[in-house]
Amino acid sequence: MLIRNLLGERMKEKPGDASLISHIYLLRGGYIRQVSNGIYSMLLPAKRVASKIENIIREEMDAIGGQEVLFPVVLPADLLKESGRYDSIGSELVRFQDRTGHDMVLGMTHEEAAVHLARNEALSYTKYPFMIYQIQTKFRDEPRSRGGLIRVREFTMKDAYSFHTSHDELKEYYDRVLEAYHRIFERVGLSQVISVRSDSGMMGGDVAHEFMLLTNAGEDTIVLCEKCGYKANMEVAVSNVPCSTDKEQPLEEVYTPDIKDIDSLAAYLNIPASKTMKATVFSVENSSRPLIVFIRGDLQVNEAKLRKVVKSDIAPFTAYDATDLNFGFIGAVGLDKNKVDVLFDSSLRGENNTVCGANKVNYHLKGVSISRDIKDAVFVDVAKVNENDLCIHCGGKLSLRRGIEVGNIFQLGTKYTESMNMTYIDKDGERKHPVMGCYGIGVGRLIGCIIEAHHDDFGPIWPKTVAPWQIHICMLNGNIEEVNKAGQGLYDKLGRKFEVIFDDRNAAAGIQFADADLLGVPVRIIVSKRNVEKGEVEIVTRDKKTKMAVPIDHVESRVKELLSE
RNA sequence: CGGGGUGUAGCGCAGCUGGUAGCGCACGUGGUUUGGGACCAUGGGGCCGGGGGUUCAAGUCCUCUCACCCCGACCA
Repeated sequence: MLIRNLLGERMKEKPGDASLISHIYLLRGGYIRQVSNGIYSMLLPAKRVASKIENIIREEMDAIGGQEVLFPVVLPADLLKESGRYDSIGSELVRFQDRTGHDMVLGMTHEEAAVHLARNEALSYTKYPFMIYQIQTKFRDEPRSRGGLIRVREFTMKDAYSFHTSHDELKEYYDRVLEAYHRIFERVGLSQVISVRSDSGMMGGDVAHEFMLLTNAGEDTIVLCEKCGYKANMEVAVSNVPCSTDKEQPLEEVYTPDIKDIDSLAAYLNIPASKTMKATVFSVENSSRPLIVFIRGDLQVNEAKLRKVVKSDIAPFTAYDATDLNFGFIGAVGLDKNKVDVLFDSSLRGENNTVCGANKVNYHLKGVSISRDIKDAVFVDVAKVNENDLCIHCGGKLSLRRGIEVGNIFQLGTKYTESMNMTYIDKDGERKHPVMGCYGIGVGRLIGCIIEAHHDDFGPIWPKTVAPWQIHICMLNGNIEEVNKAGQGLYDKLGRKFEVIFDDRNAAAGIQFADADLLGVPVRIIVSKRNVEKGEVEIVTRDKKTKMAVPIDHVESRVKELLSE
């Protein structure tokens, strides 16, 4: 490839609407151009990186017995109605009608298509287990896309679906996929990706892992225990909060004028926030009664966990006029259970001598003991984990880190095979529902993540396995005949064995080098007057760790060495 | 969906209390240069996001709208 013909102008200045480093370099390097919010065109360099990533994924999927298939982008709504997701998924699912008025959707994930295909092809246990996968465009109308390729609406994803005749077999295969995923991330240069337990969200199912790249550019919060290795997404993370050892005290109503939040309450009574009880009020979908969650004053409610507990959607309560609750003074003692639902976070279990609202404006209750004063308390774990909380497995201190999700795997069970009535005839002649797993990796997001993990002040430093080209030839002084001959000669020769991009423009060295840095190709060969005069060229690596003068005749073998290191 | 911000040349920006739209980079041409974004000369490029209004006159003021970015809600 000649740079002079390469479409995608490299830019000196940072584009105004990019803030993530990967986004900036993808734009400045001429990799991508935005078409709409969360929708991008890819130019050749990005397309080449994407293809390399896809090929690595393909090899690893094939190595664990995957069969590559291709599902359609457009699916009939009927298919999603079978599984129930046509109604359960929100507005991120693009719905439309075709010419004849049939409801259609754009595929955002392909469980239904996979079951639709497999249920007519895998009628006997003898076909099992099997895994089918595709590398395909997905569309999700994200409420908030951002960060270049990190979070988009249209993207390429590898999604895989495995089918099994038992849960044990699924678990075994799930572990194989987990290992294959770690190999994939290692091969694309992201060996630091970790797998964490995660919420199965809209996918349903029990066990799920996310693969996270830890980086400040991340949008998820990960809880880690340095001591025992416990790691989980914030959405499901648990921690130990030690209960206080206070003795029981008599109940006492105290006057707390205009004290409506925990901080001022703690300050007013001169007690730590952990010795108070916070009332957090939610409205629950399909329920007319407010849900009050009591939690220790220094903790926060994790809405994702709460959502799981109540098994429906929840939102902070805002219909203040529709209730006679005394906001700011809501307490656990004496609430009318016919008007509200009440839950207690497990942080309050066994708590003595704490303070909560008195359900009366300007009054709180002191000396509350949960076991004594509150009958039939229902305890659930809905607290957000905080930095330095204690690990529930080993007692070590937990830390919080930001991460980007680059892949995920789920043990789905029979959610889809039952709802979509997929069966096979087992050995014993019985008709049974297969057990299913599904496994995803975002290709475009990986491109962004690789840059987040591998760059310097000048541009991306692509790992050799995914670099858009292997060799970048900069020809300075190309107007001099001998130099031009040497440059062209190398390009022709190396081009037979390697992927080479050649800068034969009559551009200043600074321009050529800056462009080369932005393209991030691992091995750079500089052909110039002062080298060629000595019968040499200079070879440098993009990471700037290697720099050497090499006789022109030896270039090929040196390059080969560098690329195989 | 809430909060904040920005829309002027391909990119980055300036344009004040209204008076014929500018700068840098990039691009074309000619020349001088040539190891980290060179220099001289010259040229092309604009529905000032869009509609409506105020005014003799609107990039500028008012109003509605659209798009994009960031934060939050949400989210394989």
